[in-house]
Amino acid sequence: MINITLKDGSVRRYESGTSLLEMAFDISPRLAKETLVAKVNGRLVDLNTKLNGDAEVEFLTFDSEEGREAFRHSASHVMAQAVQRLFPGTKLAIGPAIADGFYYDFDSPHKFTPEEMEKIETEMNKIIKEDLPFTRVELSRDEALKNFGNRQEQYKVELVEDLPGDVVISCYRQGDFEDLCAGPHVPSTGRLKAVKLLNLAGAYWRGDERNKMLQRIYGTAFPKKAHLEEHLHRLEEAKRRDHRKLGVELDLFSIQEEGPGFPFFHPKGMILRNELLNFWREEHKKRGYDEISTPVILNRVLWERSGHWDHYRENMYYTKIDETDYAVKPMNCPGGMLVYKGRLHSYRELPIRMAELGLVHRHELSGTLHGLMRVRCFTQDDAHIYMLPSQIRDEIIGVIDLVDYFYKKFGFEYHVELSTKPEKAMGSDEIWEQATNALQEALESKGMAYKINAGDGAFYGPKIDFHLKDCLGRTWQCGTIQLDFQMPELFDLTYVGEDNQKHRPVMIHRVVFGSIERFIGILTEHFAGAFPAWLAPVQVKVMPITDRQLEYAEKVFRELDALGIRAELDARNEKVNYKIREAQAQKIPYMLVIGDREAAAGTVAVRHRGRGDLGAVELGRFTDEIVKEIKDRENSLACEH
RNA sequence: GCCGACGUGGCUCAGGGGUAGAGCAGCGCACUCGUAAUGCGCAGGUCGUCGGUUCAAAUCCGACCGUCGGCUCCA
Repeated sequence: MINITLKDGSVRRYESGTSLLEMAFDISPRLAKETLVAKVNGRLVDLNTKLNGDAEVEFLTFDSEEGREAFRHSASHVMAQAVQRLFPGTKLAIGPAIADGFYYDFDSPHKFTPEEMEKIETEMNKIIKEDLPFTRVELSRDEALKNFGNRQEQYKVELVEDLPGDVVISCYRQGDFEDLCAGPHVPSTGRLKAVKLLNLAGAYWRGDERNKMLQRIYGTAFPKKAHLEEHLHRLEEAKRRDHRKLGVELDLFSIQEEGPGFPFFHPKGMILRNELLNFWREEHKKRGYDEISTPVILNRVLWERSGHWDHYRENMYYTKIDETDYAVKPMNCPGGMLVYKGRLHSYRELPIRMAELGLVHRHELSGTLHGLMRVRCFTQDDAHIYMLPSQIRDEIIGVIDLVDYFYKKFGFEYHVELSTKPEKAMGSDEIWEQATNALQEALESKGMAYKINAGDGAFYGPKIDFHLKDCLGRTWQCGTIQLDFQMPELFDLTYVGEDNQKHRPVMIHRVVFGSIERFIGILTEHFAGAFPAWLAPVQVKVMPITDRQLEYAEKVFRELDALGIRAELDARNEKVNYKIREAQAQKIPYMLVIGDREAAAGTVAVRHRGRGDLGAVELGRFTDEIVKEIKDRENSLACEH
């Protein structure tokens, strides 16, 4: 007999050789039905694993991350099986579980069409109905190579060849399908219940553009049909929050064929943008930043000196002025350096925090453009901090705190990554290590969780990146802090120290919003267009019910306007219902309905876009409250619209 | 840039070899109305661009441009 300790600490005794699934069934038939994989002494395994000794066991259902992953991963195997049944000769690349589903990359002479996704789905449902057990087979490297070689699965052969020497090589079979896989998997295909294939895309083998482009099919899977429906419904909802759609509906911005990736901001978008910048300027002034502005076009010599000419060439735009080469700035730093160099600096001045709302242009690949999120020109809320080596830690922490303050203000959740030295980099390994350590120490002293993003630093230094989510859960880098020992060297930046000698300052590049454009995109999706009053392009809509109240409504409007409230008067000869509907669609925070009663009493009937009819109040009371709400930059809830 | 799909009035979409259709928005008229669409009328499109096939192309074919979903890249 063996002793099995469960998650709750209870101990059960089973005969040696009992499988996990049998144990789950013994605990409760329902658990046996819902559990997908198990953790034995902390290691993930299949449920048909038989135990021969004492162990700590945790059963994992779809509610756990590991359970979901095994579930979706199993679905990807079923999809691969379906594809190979329907399209013999299709080669398998990789097929992992991802955040909300799974994908599989295929290499096939046949080009899959969207219509065929349904066929594949039907075949998958057949396989699910067949309820084929997933069985694990461990094999030696040679056996694995021979096996996949015989099946002409060259991608699998390549994967096996690259596996480290000490790893156990395993395959999973269901029916006549076999795939190289570490596992674990759910017990059988019948567990999958609800699968849906979502889209079709190209993807390079191993993510390298020099490799062959494969065909990737994305899908998702749930243990219950209702959950799948719910998920698909959520995706539909998310589309309604898409900033590209809301950008048109709310008339914030547009992108024209004449300038792909170069957004146009409309009057309402500019109000939003300027409010963000007002907030930004106030907060930066408080924190000791000065603001500068540097030119968009600068001489080639500058870009050669900064390293951009060598390391960033393919992302830049060029022009000639009087037979001399110039480039459009892709970054603000070189211009900023020139301002610093303009005069001598004493150690007493440091740190110098020099901010710039700089418009940069970058040649991004056409296929990557995406609304305001990825564009070819954008405004960075940049700043360069020049400092003594002894000030590095505090300055980095100061920026981390600033970013945190900004994101919390809008109610954003974010995650942090530390990006290290890329292949194409300037400077010695020692300097990179020193800079990377400084960033790491700052993160650790703040107790922040972060993920290492190896090889993703800027060419001149490592960086801390702050990532925000869009409506579909895709993440976008916004804030970043980059520690740079290169530029001060290249530009021969100095300060005069206590010893009256020249010394090299260290510098930080940092942005908080990242790109104003991208931030507005994220903000739009976060609030689903229902911006808090301080950001809303129109804050109040005044709507007389008939033209009898027009005179009083105009008076109300003038009063709001005089207080600096962004108000509009809807004097059109339309029903209130119609006016309200339109104002709601425009997500205007406050509507003031003005009828005979209000005109007589000097009140306004307040309707809030999220809270509905709030009843009549004295005009003065309403203005006092909204003025305070705007001044304090109060955040309404994102769910309100 | 690469793979795939798509491109019809301001927006959402129908049509699909014989020279364009709806709803919403816009404009005009009537209705004077109490918390998400009043009715009637009018106007608006060389069907992304260029080329080809055809007696005839929005429709079929090709190239290009743009958009969307990914890959790659990045704020």
